[in-house]
Amino acid sequence: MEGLFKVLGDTNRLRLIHILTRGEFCVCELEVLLGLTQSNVSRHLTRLRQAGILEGYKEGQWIHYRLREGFKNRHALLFSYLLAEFEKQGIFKADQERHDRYVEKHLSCTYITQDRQNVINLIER
Amino acid sequence: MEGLFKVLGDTNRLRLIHILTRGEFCVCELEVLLGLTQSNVSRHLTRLRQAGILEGYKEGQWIHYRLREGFKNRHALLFSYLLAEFEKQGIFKADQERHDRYVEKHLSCTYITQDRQNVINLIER
DNA sequence: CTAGTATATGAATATATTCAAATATAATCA
DNA sequence: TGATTATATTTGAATATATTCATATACTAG
Repeated sequence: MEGLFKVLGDTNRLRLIHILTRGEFCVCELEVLLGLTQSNVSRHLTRLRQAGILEGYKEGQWIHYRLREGFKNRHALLFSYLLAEFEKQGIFKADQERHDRYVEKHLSCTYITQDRQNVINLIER
Repeated sequence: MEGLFKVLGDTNRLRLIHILTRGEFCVCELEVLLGLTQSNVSRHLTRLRQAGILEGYKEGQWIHYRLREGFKNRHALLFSYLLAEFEKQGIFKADQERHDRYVEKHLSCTYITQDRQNVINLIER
């Protein structure tokens, strides 16, 4: 319990969870969507995975991360609380909008590889 | 949100919240019930108060702490989650039993003042 | 007023957490 | 195979956190 709350006690990890409520993503997408360095995203993902919140599966050279159903079920009340707070709190709005533009413009890992800076420009308002 | 989870990410603070779901207590009672030092309890209470989880009111030389209704209402889902976890997780059981004996034997702040060691013996199994 | 009690706080210490930069590993492509 | 890409891990410096001891403050009882 202490451990779980410690993991949740970091804004970047909450932002990752929030984005992952919208689908599954590979690390390079999360870097771009949240504007964090690769090593930072990777380390937070590792902590979230160790806490049983996320899981990842490999597809070629990419690793896709998603929320674990087991976590949502085991901690259903907590998860509902998180969803409600994500809506209420402005901190998560900007990420949501960046993700909306990412989807709208049909961007993908491949685009990020080809021209990361352009993807970043496209998803910023 | 990060801040709230940070506050919840400590076993002793969770133990304090748990005990305070059973009523209101002054600092010296919390020391004895949880087996923590006075200064340690005081510091955790301060953090919990600053986070809006607890409130205290003075009665003579004692300060009584209790959970804030405002917190329970604003974070109802989270609070329900906490209550359910307190039941599930053995960590809180021992505190609960100590508190049961404390009530059963009609102990109080006054007894703690008069003979703290005896109260500690009486509530240990 | 004085002695004693309840609680809070300052200072010191031990431990944990953060981030970024560098490096390592594994997969793909040419 | 060698070069490139995606992700993970290590390292080290900076910061944060929990705990304790000693002391300060505020209250009470006598």
